[in-house]
Amino acid sequence: MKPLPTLADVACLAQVSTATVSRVLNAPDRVREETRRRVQEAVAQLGYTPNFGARALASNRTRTVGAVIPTMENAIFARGLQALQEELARADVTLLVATSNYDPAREEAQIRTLLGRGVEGLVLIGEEREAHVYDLIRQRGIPAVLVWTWRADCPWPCVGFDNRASARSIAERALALGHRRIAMIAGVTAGNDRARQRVEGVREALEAAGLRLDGDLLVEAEYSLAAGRDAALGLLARRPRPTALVCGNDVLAAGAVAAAREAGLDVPGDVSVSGFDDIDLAKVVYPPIATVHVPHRRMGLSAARLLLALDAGERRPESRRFDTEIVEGGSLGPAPAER
Amino acid sequence: MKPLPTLADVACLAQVSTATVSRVLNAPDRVREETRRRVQEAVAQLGYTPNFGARALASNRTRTVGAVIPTMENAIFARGLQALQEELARADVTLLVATSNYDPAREEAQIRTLLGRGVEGLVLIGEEREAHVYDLIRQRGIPAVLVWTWRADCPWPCVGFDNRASARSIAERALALGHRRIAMIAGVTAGNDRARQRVEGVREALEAAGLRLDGDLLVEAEYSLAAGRDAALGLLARRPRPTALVCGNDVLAAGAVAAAREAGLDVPGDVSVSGFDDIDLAKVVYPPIATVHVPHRRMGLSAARLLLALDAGERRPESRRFDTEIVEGGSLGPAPAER
DNA sequence: TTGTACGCGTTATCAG
DNA sequence: CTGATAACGCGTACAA
Repeated sequence: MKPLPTLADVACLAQVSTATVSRVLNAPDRVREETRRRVQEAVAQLGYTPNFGARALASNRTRTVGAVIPTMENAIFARGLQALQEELARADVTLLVATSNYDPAREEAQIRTLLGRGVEGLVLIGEEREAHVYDLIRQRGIPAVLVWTWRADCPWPCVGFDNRASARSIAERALALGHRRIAMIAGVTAGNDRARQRVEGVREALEAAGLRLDGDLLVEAEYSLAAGRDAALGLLARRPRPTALVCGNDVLAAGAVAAAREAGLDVPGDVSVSGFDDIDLAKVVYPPIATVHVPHRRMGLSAARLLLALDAGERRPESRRFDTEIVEGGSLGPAPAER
Repeated sequence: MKPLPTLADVACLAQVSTATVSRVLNAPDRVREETRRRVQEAVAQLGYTPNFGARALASNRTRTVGAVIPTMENAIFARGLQALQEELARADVTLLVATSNYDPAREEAQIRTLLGRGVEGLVLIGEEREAHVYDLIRQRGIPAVLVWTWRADCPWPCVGFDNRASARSIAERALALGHRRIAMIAGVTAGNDRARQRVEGVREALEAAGLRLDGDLLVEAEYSLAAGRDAALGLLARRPRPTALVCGNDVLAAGAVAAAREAGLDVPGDVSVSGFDDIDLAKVVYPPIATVHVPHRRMGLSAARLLLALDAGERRPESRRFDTEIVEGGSLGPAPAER
């Protein structure tokens, strides 16, 4: 393990001081052209890469932001993350990604790690977390943006949408199609405000129509095809059978469609299914899943811009609320006639 | 932006020297219990988090490894990455993830960035990259593991499988089912050895059966449903029409199934489709896609273990070759009878 | 068991 | 335009 070349090595080879090498790297204009070229040559020859830690220590800046997402295992957060990263990279900022596995304690630990690494901004999913975590961030004085959620009087800047309203609207769509026995397969709501708000939205819509979303017709399932399938099989065995399964996300919906097929039921002839998130999966399943389109990439982009604006000293940049829209799909059709 | 608490602040509050605080953090046993408690209290009270850069600078260790993957936008690498991360976390090692967008230059830049951040190990996808990139890594003296690929005399440790052999075997399956007009939708092969090897594997199988995979029946498509669909529409318009579309990955295959449906063709009655990678998508499409199962999580786990072993000083840990297996699926059926 | 003091690689200040 | 040199926060001999 031979020692890496340092600024001093480069300086030595190029016959200049370390200060000059540093300038060539950080403010090339302030160095005479010939000197600059000599230094750049030395850099290339030695394969020199600046030591990030030392640089951070000396300059007290890292040009790094961190994001903590629940999981990388599904495409849900990937698109937005990619957009976030691209936009940050444009401003020469590095994104550090950490995962929490939907575990609040793990999320906190990851936030601590990121803070220790000197991130100058944080992107977090959703709003629900313990007060002391927010205290920690506030104490560090670094900006944080909450994505995938939006609430009028949220004390932190949000870049997201109203999960409750969006869920309500797709449930209303099912009602408008004549469905009355509507069940819901929700994501796990513990520690997950988005999942809970979606349940609330669906419940609101049903109650406005004089229906109830009671325990029997509401099940939670973890984020996987298999869990969605199992939950759907359970619900489809109820009598009277629900005519529509409103799902908390597209993965659960895809599992539900598979379950219906397994049970010998036609979608949407016998039972309708709806999803949420509009990931690629929704278009591939047959019939295509009716879902709620969420502006993944625009959220990522917007979060990046907001963070960069905050970094540039802007005082109170606005939260950004996006609209969602229902994506029609063959999986959601009229309720079957009573027999 | 108030300054973060430092070791010195903690030491001051706890009435000890900075050395003692450092010891409490790194070797608690070497400190008297009462002192330790006082220090820990001070740490908690100040919300102190060690400065990562300074620590790295002083100790010359980071307990960090980096991975560069083509993209996070699809689930392909996510599962393996998650496993990699989990296993590394178990050893208290942090994983830094960067993306290259399938661009060799960008991959090199990301590798440089990671090296600058002091990663003590590298996980890279595939084997194909310019020699000077390997020189760079070798010069740094840090271990690197190549995943998603395997070759007998690869100079770097690999954790993967033989893409060519696996592709050959699924093509042979199509041949065994009587297909003779077989077309392939490959991933983009430029700079992507996995994609190229899969093409080679299919070509081998066809040639062994006296068939050819010529320009007309081989198209490349970028990694997306839409690209797979478009490519398939083009191939299905050929006369005589291919009876089987062998695809370089499941996303392309899903696009191909959608294209067939659009063209009014039955899968597998009129045309068979096969995929590669066995991501969740393959099971959700109807009919389910016959594909090649790749041990995503086991590769991630294995890469982590290999890296940790190398870090622990093991000299030449073995490459690890995994077997793949064909996953049956309704999308691949007997060739239609000649009319 | 604890403290002192130096060095890690870089940036930034201040002279030249 | 360039060069000395003092921080930056932490780990670690070495000394007490």
